[in-house]
Amino acid sequence: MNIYDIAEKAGVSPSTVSRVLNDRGNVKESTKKKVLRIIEEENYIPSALARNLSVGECRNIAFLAPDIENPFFSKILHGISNRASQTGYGVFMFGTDEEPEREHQVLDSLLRDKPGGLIVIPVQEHDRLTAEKLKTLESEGIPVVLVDRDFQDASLDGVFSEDFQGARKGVACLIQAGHKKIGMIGGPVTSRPGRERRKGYETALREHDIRFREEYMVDGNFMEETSYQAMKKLMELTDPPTAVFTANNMATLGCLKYMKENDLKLVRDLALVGFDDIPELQYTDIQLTVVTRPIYDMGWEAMRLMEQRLKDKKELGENRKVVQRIMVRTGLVVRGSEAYPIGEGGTL
Amino acid sequence: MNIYDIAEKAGVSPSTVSRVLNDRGNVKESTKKKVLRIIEEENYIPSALARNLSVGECRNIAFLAPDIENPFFSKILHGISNRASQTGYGVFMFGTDEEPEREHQVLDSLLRDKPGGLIVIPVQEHDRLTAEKLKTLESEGIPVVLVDRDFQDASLDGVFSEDFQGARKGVACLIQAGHKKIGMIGGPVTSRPGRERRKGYETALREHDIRFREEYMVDGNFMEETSYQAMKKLMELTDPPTAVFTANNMATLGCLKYMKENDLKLVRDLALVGFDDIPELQYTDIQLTVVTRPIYDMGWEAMRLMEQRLKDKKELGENRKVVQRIMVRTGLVVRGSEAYPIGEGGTL
DNA sequence: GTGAAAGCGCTAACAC
DNA sequence: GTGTTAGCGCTTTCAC
Repeated sequence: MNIYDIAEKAGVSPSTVSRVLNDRGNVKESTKKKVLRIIEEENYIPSALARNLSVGECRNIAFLAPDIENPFFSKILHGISNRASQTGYGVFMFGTDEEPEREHQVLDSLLRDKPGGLIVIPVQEHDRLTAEKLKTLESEGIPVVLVDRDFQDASLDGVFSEDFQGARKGVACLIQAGHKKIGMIGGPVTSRPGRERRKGYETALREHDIRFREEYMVDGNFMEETSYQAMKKLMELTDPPTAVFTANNMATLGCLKYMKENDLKLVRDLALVGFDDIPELQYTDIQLTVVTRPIYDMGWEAMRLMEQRLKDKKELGENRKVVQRIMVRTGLVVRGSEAYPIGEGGTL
Repeated sequence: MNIYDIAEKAGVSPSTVSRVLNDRGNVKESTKKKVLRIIEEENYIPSALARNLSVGECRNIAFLAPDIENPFFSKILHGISNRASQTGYGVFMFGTDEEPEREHQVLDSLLRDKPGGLIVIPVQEHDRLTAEKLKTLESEGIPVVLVDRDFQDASLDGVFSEDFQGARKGVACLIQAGHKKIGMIGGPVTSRPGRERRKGYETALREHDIRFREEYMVDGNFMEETSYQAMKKLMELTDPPTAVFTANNMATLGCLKYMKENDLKLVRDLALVGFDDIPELQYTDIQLTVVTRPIYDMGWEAMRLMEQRLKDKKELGENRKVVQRIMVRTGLVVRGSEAYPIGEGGTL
């Protein structure tokens, strides 16, 4: 069942059917009615595929994330997906499990599939192959929008959070609670969020005349296991910190794992403030003070940016003159885990 | 840059280029080399779109899930996505936020987009419109595979878990710990998992000569807030249970929320066994005994089933003679929360 | 072993 | 207002 069949049964030409379908051009009300009736009767559904090929644009965008199971990314996907379905886009999902090679593979497949656009959270900030492929995509007219993580000097549109301010707030909160020895389980310096959150940490210290101690800053690589190891390193120092600031949800979990295994009680033995909330914890003894941000909205905004670029491209051609970078604000939810340890010997 | 350009530069015909591209038919080694060289030089990438239109099949499958942010679904998506990317499929992601109308909308859009197949976790088991649309998809040659939740009498392929056995094991564990008054926060009876898990609960009771009490079975609808309310109902009974079995991860959270708010301590005041693990809790005071299942693998298997159906369709035509339903096993992880309350007055 | 040509299902100039 | 026609970029039969 195609547009010709419908045209024939309705006694009109395919172009008229097309006009009706797209609600474009002038069609007499009566013929429109008739065509619509036939379409209904025959249960005809036009092929999006053929339309895309013909019109040269496509209403799917691809979303590439490093870790599908991380709730942070699920929330972003949710935001993207909901906005997309409202505006009539489909979302192609790809995960790379944080492996650069898989990122390259996916990018290659996208070069073939030619989606309408790409929203991406790159595995690494510096990656020659990824850079090349992203550039190729853009040059093929496929807009690229970044979320959360930045990508080297490529001047790409993107949605980011105020990582610096967030971390600064989080650490300041610990300082105000009386802490002077504050460790940080950071993210990779090769990522924007990792870097900015470190800077926020350092700045907060400086602003309160607390000396930055090299050994208090360890890299958890945004992963649970690595952060667990980082935490171990931190707590085995001869003069361990009384508080820890974790750079993301996974780092927080790694930290909690270590504490659990070593019988360290929150507040009693160690204070903790994390970046990004972990909602499941709110019903437990781990009442975490956290830096929050509107994650769902980051996805939503990324999709909005994408639509805008798609629209601009259609209306103004390829001559994009501006790069849009959106920042979302961070907040602080204080639940008590920042308190100064009341201590009972042990590590303190 | 299209296949004609390449053909011209290579001094051959488009069909030869096509043959080279698809590694099909006989092409002289030397011309093949030449064509390949030009392709490389020109950085040519064939359009999957055009190919799909021409050949009438497509290597994307759609995945429709009711709640993108629920870790259960993320894990399934992860399994699907990883298998898909290995076998060269793309995954279209759609969420419905548990709203039947959105499910209908998505299904409509799929009818237009004609994906290669559909893997779906339906919102409701009985839904006339969804049933119709799924049937239409199948009749259009688009295979449908279910995951986790079943769909009325439609004889569709699917991957499910041994919900009955899982629940039975979970409840039996509570009974063995000494409980006789066991409540359940169940899922909707209109869903297979909801029904089966209830049956498992009832069976476990019967097998241990414990009378089933109507008031101990409340519906939490697989959602946190509803389960919270259900829990409230349960605990406000004049003779409240000493243990609760929750039908899914959200029900467990609702239950924990109530406990937190009402200062009920796990084990001390109430025992709890849940269906599906909540990994974040393992580093807290909530050491939950849970029924587990290989969720990632459920997604993986669903995709495998899908590929098989796609292959059968291609090789044998539409005459599918069997319906394949895969069951994954459930396990029990005992962590202590099933223990008989040592009590100190209060609710007990 | 290779090429010519029709066709997948739709859209968009252009003509009437 | 409506129809004719030539694509979109690929595959595939059928000749040669």
